[in-house]
Amino acid sequence: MSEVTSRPTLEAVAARAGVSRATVSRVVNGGEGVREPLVERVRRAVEELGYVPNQAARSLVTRRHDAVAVVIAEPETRVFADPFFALQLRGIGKELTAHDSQLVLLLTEGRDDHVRVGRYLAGGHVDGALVFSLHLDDPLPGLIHGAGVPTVFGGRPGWGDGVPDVVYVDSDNRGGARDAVRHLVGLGRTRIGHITGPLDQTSAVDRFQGFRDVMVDAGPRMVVEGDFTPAGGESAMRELLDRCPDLDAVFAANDLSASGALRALRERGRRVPDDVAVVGFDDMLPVAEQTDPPLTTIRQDIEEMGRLMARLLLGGLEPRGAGREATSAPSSVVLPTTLVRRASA
Amino acid sequence: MSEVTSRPTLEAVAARAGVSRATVSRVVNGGEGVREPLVERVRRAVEELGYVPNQAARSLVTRRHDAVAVVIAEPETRVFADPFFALQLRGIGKELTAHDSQLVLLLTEGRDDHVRVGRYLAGGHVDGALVFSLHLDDPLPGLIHGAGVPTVFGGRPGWGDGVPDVVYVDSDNRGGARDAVRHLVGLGRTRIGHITGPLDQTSAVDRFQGFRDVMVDAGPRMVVEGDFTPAGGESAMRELLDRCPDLDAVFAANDLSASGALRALRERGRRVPDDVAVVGFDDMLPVAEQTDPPLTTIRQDIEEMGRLMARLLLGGLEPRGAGREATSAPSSVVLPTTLVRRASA
DNA sequence: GCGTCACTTGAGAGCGCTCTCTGGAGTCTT
DNA sequence: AAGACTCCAGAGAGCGCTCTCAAGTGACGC
Repeated sequence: MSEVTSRPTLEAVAARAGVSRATVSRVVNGGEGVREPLVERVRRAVEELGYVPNQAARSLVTRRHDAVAVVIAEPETRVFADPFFALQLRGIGKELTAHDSQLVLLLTEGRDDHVRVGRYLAGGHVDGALVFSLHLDDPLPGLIHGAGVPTVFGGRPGWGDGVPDVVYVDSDNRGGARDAVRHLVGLGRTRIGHITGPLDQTSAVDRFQGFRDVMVDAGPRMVVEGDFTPAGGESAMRELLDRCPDLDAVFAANDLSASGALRALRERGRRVPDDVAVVGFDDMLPVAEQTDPPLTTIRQDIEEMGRLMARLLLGGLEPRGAGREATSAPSSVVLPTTLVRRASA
Repeated sequence: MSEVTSRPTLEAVAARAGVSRATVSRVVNGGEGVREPLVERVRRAVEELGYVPNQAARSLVTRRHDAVAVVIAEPETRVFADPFFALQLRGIGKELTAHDSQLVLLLTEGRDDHVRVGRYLAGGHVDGALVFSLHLDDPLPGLIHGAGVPTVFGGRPGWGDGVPDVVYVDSDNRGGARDAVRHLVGLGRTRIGHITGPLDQTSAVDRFQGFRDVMVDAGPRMVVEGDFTPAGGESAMRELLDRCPDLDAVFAANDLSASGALRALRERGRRVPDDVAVVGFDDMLPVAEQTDPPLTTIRQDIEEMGRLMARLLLGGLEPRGAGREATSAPSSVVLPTTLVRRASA
């Protein structure tokens, strides 16, 4: 039974330092209310034994886990083909680390996974959840919201616009889109088309909305639904050119479809930006910088979004830092976007 | 004190089913050795109460956590600009899910994080670790390996070639590079240059090695060190052209640098593939398919790498499925690569 | 018909930790 | 200098679960 070297326990540290378990616990958790010489002795014992608290035992009594679930509900591989989540995870990771919390990643695809994730969250294994779901009809966010776990959403969830306690962090998709289109207008363009994203995603809907805000009387002829992919952008662009050969600008809902649009324009002999100006969205670097010409686009601070999500969640979690103002329920945040001007418009 | 509805415990289920805690526990953990009618009664009670086992309590006694840490040690943002990790995570996630394990993501940058991660792993919060580290001089893998946690590495770690119990999963970088260069040779090219990756990464070293395997007498003139970025590829390409103006092919160590190389070639008026054929590595889709011309490259099955890493780790973990052959220590796996032919070579 | 044995079930200890409660010093007040 | 008070440290009760061990129940063989 004497396995490998088993981990030292609080008991062991206490024995070595010649104090009680309770005292060691106090020191390990901040050392409040323990006199200096003892603190020192305990610290040394911890050091010498290489003591690390057993999180399981701790959670058992505190009911806190210092862990947050990140749920990425994405049936499509597409999303994994862009650095979006990686950046967001990085932001989340940084913030959680700063709060000594762990990041439990739950990747889902398909219905079965919903059940699994629902169980997991409802099982109280984590202190809260950060949920990414891009589709309007995704049942997952609702499920999670119903599970009673503190949650912050990444991107505006399609439902729950009215639901009071839904908290999310999103880019200003609508405002960014307006900026993009206004930029084209400022360039003197008047026949401006729009390649949307899949309209079952709020980001695509919001960007479309922004387009409309500026182009109030653009007819439906000037809008083609794309799917956020280069191929989709390419065929959408062809369609737009067929419908409106004298089109002089295009706002594509993301960089990937913009890159496809560029290809279609080249194929049809249109010069960019001379004949047709193009603006994308995302500022997805490996794409936006590599296209020919490089893409003018709308940048969003993705890492910051992640960081903010974590901050919101953790902030809402701790009534520990009590005495503060009545920690009002956190509310959603919409981050600003900026236009990045390159050669395409 | 009567908080919200507190979670039902084993005790509660036992009471409701009219059996002992032990019996409920047995049923919940598979139901071996419990008579059918009782199993049924317990199942119903679990269902009715919505009982979910408390993982913390369970871990406390079993010393298992059903959780695996994924450590991504990457100081550079570059890596986050490609879908590499996302895909690998996906593979890992799938495999872990199939084993009812959770994925705890640890993102590190800088020395401080090493300490933190080391503590965490040594703290026995997880059953094992999957570690990605691309740099030869990274101390982290050594630390982790020293921490005594079962570990599988993603990519061949730079040290420890001789260390017997280091297990890793890698692509056949060297073989893939050979294929790439042989393809160029097969095309009748003879003056073939190589843009390497940063040579402090094993993948770059191995690819370079593969290049040399085929071009045994290529002089050092034909090799320029790049850094896996488009900009690096671009300047490396210029350098190559300066040194060897009649060069007729280039093998770039990854797609990103290949895309930079294409740009330099275009700028110098070389036609691809007519004047200079180009092969990349990675088959990073948003890049490889978008370049002009689309890139011939070496594909690796990244998701499969992830899946395999998880499988190796979990396989080495469970002596539960005892009675099997003496679960020999898992050994490293090198996955094959394939040449994807597009227009650039 | 009685001992033996396989098979179920329950009782209870204990995983490592936190946290309340209590007692013992020391400090301050008057 | 005595009582009131503050502060610090230890004792001990669990948190919810697993798992060993003992007890109970029949089935079976001789």
